[in-house]
Amino acid sequence: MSPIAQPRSRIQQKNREVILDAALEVFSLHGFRGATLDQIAEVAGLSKPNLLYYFPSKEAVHKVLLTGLLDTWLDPLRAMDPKGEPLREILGYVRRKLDLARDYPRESRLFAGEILQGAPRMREAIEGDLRALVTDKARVLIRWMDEGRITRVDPVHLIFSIWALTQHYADFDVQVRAVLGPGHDPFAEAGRFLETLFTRLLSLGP
Amino acid sequence: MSPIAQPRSRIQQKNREVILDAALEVFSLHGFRGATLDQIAEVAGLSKPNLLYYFPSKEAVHKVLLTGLLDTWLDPLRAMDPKGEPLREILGYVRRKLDLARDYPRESRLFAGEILQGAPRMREAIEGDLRALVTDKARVLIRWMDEGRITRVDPVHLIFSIWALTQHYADFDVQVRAVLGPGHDPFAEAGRFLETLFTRLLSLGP
DNA sequence: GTCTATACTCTGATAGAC
DNA sequence: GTCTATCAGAGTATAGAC
Repeated sequence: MSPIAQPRSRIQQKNREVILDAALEVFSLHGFRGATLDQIAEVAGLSKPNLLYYFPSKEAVHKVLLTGLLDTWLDPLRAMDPKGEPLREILGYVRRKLDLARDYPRESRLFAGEILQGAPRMREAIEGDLRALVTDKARVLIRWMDEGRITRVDPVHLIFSIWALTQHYADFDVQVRAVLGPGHDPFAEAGRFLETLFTRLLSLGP
Repeated sequence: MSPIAQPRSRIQQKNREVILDAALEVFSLHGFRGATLDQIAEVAGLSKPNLLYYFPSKEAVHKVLLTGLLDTWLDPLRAMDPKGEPLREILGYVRRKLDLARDYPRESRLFAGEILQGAPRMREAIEGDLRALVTDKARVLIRWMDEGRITRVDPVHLIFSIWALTQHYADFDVQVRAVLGPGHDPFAEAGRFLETLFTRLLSLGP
């Protein structure tokens, strides 16, 4: 309700970060209801009451994580330049999204778990910011198609396919590695595969 | 430990089914730890002790669900015929997998949640049956590529891409619908989009 | 087979000493 | 700022009446 008091000491800042990192670890593995403050406190190396000194409730910790997340998650799509060369821009987006999945798998799983459970704590953000950005970029894609610079496909489902294919490697990491077996670099292989896939999908035919 | 006593009365059989259906509902929404016996019992229309008369523990209910699941889940891939026409067989697989996601979204989400959490209760099944089937079908795909009947791409990642793209529409249903807005039929649109995608990916170029 | 009652543990959160 | 102690409620599971 009240504006957040920002002046925090170094130790406060540091502890908040430690807690959020621990919470990300635990929430991403067990979901909101499955996660416990005991676990989070243990991973953070703090006592449970001390954790609750920094955040008023379990819900509050979760909310801070989610709030910061969506923005980062949409950055790669935002960076798709309407003035650039279409195929190059789309492949660039795929590459950035895949890198994000590789470098921030816990964030990806936190997000996935939230959506999987019906997005009870993200509904507005999804129906607001997310939808607006997709609608905007879909318009760019349609223009490129109208100009005959890429194949005509459903632009929103094209974006869905990029999300699905990149996040799969973070969210289903266990399955991917179990099936591939040892001696593989899933993300490197995915990068090559996805470049081929989207190039063939979008390059104009003969 | 002991072989399961199979002779069950009609009412027992019926109640087991009611419980498993309720459990699927609740587990798929909240994950194993987030689900409670209270919720499951309520959805099933039974008392909690009565539920525990049919299953010895929460863990046991979850296990029965998962055990039955993987087999059903792999059926569409099993049905891909090595003797058929390659592109037709692959598109048929995509279609069957998408239909499964549309008709059994709860099962899809249960599976997704389990993998997301590191597959603590499915590890062996994934490293065993699942891996074996994928390896087998990958060999079929490679043969088709060797024979010059479809484009050469990484066969295992091709299978991954089918999983990712079809399950996305079940697992992220909330997000898909929020972005598309009203007046859309996500699965129908996905069917057309995916047919285009895999046809363009796999058809031999000029 | 089904219910009420209850044992016992875990979990989120608070009080108050230091 | 951090800790010990503790509470109230929810959670899994069992006992035992009917």
